[in-house]
Amino acid sequence: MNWTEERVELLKKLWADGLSASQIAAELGGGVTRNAVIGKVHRLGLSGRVKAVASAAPRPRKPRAPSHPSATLYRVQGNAALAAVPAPSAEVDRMPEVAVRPRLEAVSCERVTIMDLRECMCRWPIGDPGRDDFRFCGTRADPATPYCNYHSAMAYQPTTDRRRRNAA
DNA sequence: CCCTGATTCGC
DNA sequence: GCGAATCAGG
Repeated sequence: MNWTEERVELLKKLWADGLSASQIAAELGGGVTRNAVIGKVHRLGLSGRVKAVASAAPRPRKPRAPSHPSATLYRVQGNAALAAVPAPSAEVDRMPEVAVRPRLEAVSCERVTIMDLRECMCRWPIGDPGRDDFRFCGTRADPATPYCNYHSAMAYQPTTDRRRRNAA
């Protein structure tokens, strides 16, 4: 499909009406993609419909045309180790705001790795298993139970109670 | 992950 | 001129 008069006119109209590029592409049909629409819009010089661009911050030119696909595979996003702030487990995070819920850090000050975990220590997981900052609570626990008092209270919270709290 | 427009550049 | 690929955001 090529850009005939009518199609361009329709494009202009729809663009002026505020339709998105993908919507216009669907309207035009003929296998036109939203990229094609956007490209045409730019070439027609009618971009910047709603808000001014003003984003400034010129994107660094991408090292396009990767001769080798795998060349794009490695790109360092950041140093994970530097950002290794022990995050509370999603489980704990989802816990309702119990009135007695102390700051997790205060309770789980031990924070032991699985290597240092002993029989008498709380096995409450802290963080994301698979991350190297994954720890267990490690606070003293009754040898008969896997958790310390605090985490036992969490683990064995009555379902009715939990449901009621979560509903709120 | 869905979407948006913006940009680059091989064709 | 065209538009896929890719970008930066929402």
